[in-house]
Amino acid sequence: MRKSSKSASTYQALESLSRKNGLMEKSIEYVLCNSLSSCAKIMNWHFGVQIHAYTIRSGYEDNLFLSTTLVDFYAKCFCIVDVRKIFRAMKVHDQVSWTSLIVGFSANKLGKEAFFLFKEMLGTRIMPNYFTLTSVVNACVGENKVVNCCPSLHVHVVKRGFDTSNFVISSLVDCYASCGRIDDAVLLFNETSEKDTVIYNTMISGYCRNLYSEDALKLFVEMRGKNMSPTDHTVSSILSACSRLAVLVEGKQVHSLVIKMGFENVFVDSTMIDMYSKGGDNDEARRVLHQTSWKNTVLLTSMIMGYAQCGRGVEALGFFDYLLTEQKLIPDHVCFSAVLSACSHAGFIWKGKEVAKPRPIVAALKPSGGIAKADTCFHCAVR
DNA sequence: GTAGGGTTAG
Repeated sequence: MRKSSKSASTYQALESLSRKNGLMEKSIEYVLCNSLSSCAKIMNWHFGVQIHAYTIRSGYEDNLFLSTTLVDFYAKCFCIVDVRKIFRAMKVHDQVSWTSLIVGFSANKLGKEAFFLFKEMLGTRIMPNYFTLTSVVNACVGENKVVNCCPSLHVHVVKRGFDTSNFVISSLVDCYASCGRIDDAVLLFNETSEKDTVIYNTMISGYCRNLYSEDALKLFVEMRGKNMSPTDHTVSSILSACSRLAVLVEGKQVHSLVIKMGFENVFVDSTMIDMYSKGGDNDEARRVLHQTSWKNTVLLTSMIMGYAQCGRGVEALGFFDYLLTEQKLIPDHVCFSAVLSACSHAGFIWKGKEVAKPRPIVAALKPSGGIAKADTCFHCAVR
């Protein structure tokens, strides 16, 4: 545990608060639990570890509520080693602590491990509830290397009677679709009687993910026919489908809907720019980019791709320069691919060679949203 | 009065 003056003062403040107010033992537990939970939400590791230290010193180490909150806290701060340590040191577990552990591993992108922890849980006397099942199914989204994880979890969902919970079902639809089992996802979606907006969104995104763009559009029409209001999730997926199909007319209709509904979201703007770029309307894509307050690598890569595909290499490279020098973003592999494609289409061989030349990363550059790893990323300045 | 769960971008 690292020490800092700020953390030490937190610890002293806790002791002083406890003494001054003469807090009852039960009240201290509540205070510690709530404080830890707040630290987890804002990912304040420094305050959280001091509360942890105070918990140990005050003899609350074996408190189930506090230990569970600690599991959640360390998971949200991406300290997975501590998550494991806290959980294994607990003398008693319950459904909530097991679920928190599974959620923690899932949030740390350890879906496969979360699945095996669920299997371990089944070997205990504590049975999963629908929170647990939603969490483990959600952890397995995209984990197609875990053989038959979706059907295996589906069996548990049905066996325990949670197949009426939309939370569980939407996760399962997403899990099937993300593992490439689109037919199973559709089957489950069709079997669900009370479909809400999230389940529709999940199925639409599942179709998009598996490149069934027309089916995504059809489902969107069905959703609208049922007077269900689309959300920012819906329009992001639909714009992505329009982009893949290069259907500008339909895309513009969705754009009107976005304005009418007042969506202000980076995903919506990103898919909108991509839709106009792939549809060949670079000027409209530029207008959307100009209006949006988000300027990240994904948005700018779409602009670069759009100009690249119609052979406007100068504009494409101009956006790459803007990304590097003005926005100080880190280009990732998709961005480099777009820039090289622009160089290729425009015949800028020497510039392409310059872009491909690796140079050490500049410390001041902002990360591109966790896509590129800093130690493997290179940048070059195209002037 | 304290802990855990679903859908979106290049």
